[in-house]
Amino acid sequence: MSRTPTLEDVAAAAGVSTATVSRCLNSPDKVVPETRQRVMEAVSSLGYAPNFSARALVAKRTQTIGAVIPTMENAIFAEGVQAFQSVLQAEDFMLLIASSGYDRAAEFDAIRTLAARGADGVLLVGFDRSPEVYEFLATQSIPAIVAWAYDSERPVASVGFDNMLAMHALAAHAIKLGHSKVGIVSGQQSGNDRARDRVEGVQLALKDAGLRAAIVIEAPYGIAQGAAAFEKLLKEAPDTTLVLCGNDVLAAGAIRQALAQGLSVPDDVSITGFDDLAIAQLVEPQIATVRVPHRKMGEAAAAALLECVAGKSAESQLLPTELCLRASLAPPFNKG
Amino acid sequence: MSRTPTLEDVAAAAGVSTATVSRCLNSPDKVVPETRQRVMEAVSSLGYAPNFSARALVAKRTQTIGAVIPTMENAIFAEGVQAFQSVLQAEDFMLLIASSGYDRAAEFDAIRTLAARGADGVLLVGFDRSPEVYEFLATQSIPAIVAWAYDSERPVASVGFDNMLAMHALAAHAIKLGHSKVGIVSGQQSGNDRARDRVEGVQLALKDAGLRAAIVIEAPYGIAQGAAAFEKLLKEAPDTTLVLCGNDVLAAGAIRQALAQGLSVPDDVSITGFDDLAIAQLVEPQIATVRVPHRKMGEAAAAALLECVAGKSAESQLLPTELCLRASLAPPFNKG
DNA sequence: GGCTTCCTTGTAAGCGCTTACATTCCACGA
DNA sequence: TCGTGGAATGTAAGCGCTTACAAGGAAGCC
Repeated sequence: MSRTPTLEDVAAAAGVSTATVSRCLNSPDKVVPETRQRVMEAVSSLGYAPNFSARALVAKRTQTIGAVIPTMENAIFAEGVQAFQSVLQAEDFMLLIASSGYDRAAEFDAIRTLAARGADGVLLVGFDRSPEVYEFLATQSIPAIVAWAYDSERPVASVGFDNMLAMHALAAHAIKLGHSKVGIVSGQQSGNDRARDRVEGVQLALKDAGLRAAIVIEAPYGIAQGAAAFEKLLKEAPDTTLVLCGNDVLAAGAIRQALAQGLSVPDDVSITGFDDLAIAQLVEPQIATVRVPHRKMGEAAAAALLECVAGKSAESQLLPTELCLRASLAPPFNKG
Repeated sequence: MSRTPTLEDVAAAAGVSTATVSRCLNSPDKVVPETRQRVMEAVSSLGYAPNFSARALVAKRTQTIGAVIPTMENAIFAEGVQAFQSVLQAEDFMLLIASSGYDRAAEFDAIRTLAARGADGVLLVGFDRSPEVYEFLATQSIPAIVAWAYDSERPVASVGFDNMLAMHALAAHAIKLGHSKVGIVSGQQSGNDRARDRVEGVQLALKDAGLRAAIVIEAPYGIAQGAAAFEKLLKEAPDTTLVLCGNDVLAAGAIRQALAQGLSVPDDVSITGFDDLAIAQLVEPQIATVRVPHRKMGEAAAAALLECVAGKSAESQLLPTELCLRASLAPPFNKG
């Protein structure tokens, strides 16, 4: 008896047919209690566990959800995915993880793989991908949900926030404080609509106020990268009084670089972030930023996706963001 | 033609048998080039993708690896898992993620689930779990590998570092600087051998130096929790000159609390961390800590596990850690 | 008492794939 | 010319499970 027990072994041990065993496991109420008990005893005495592949093959459901994330090194994704996964686990689904590294082709590959593996649904980050991907998903009739972005117009349901509006609000507030020489340190925009939307939010706020567009420097995710981008920005436009960063990590780097250059934050230059990670309150000065409910978003995305998988239709859901005004942002002071 | 194409459809389209199609896909050299081409054309024109469940059912391999992680909210796991996953993805394996929330029963459940799903191997964090778990894995002949800890004596292969030794080194260094009133802010030790080993490393260093054991305060992972633990520690032992924290996040919290209490770091009290996360260099003063190669560890763990899955035996691997001496640690100054 | 009805259980047909084994076909040598 | 070996392909038997359908039996009704 070295091989793992099968349904048939259990059936034999309990003196019933395989159908009855299967019923005990899947819809216990269809089996009379005595029989059920006998079967369950056989199950546990044999240490039987159903073979998932076989079950998936016939049931055409894998109880598996796929997620394609740029990278979990980014804390916002790690947090969101954790929340997403917790909900899934509670509902007896498992999470199959793939990472795209912000690369669209890699993302499509990952999605294909997930589909071939019979994922019952997939979690995607942002909208920015070729239409083929959405067609592919539709063809395979795999429900998908987009998180970390929101757009009620899109055919695919999304759970997230409006990056453009959130950043617009932050920029508008800063402009009201008196800033007019504005720079942006953005995350890489290619294949990343979140980053683009944030930049656009700033530019729009500037336009609204009749100010000239901001210089944009792109930087990969990272503190050192934020610092380098800040340095470059100030070299190009030394009179900048406000640097809006695409996320808190870049902002932390920018602040460090500013201090290293002997600039005072916020007296010489104000610097803001996005996400409200823990570091926003750890660095000195604390980073003015936009709070995003990553955890709540992960949970909501999971709930919505499970709805879709269950055949119901899920609606897009806009989560609120919140301005966190902190010391790194103040009216322009030394310059003018 | 709404249902997804099967092997049989491809076979019909190409005018061959299903066996030939299967061979084209799995061992192309067993099929004559012309036939192969005809088959491949049929494959792509139909958009055929093999059904993974069916393949897994007969092949008894799922090309899937499971990982049970306490939580991805902790950056060290997020980073390590990301590296682990990248290697897997490159080798055409997928990662099935489960989280235990530091709970042993939950972890065992997750492992069972992973096993039922036919994971070809599993990644575990630390050694601290009931022997039954290891027996279970052995019974199911599922190779496992332990990461974030190292012990060459254990039957299960591990890839990681020696938490005890690493912390011992840091503590010994601090003691050499003159500290003798030592406190520890530890992560929760129950079911977490990494935390326990780190505490033990400190106590051992103190004992080696003939000093009395340190007070230990436990705290959940988090900045606020680190702050609270620090406050409690200083209330219990106000003459403490050195607080060794179980990780950088707790240390960041401790530093914040210390400053809030009007204490100077490191003049009044030295504070250290563990992991060398990015925040260690962001807070002021920068945190003296132990650098751990999380990324390298994730990669090495993946490589080792894939070896096991391929039937070879993997050896445990000890990764080096490195002391990062920074401003938060200095000789005791104000107190005696 | 016989018939209907409902409930419990069994029978067996696949799900889509891999692979051992059988078959076919061709080139070659005697 | 025919026999032979080997390469290419086909045939078909499952892998372990779910489920439509069939069968059997007890209970309720006239």
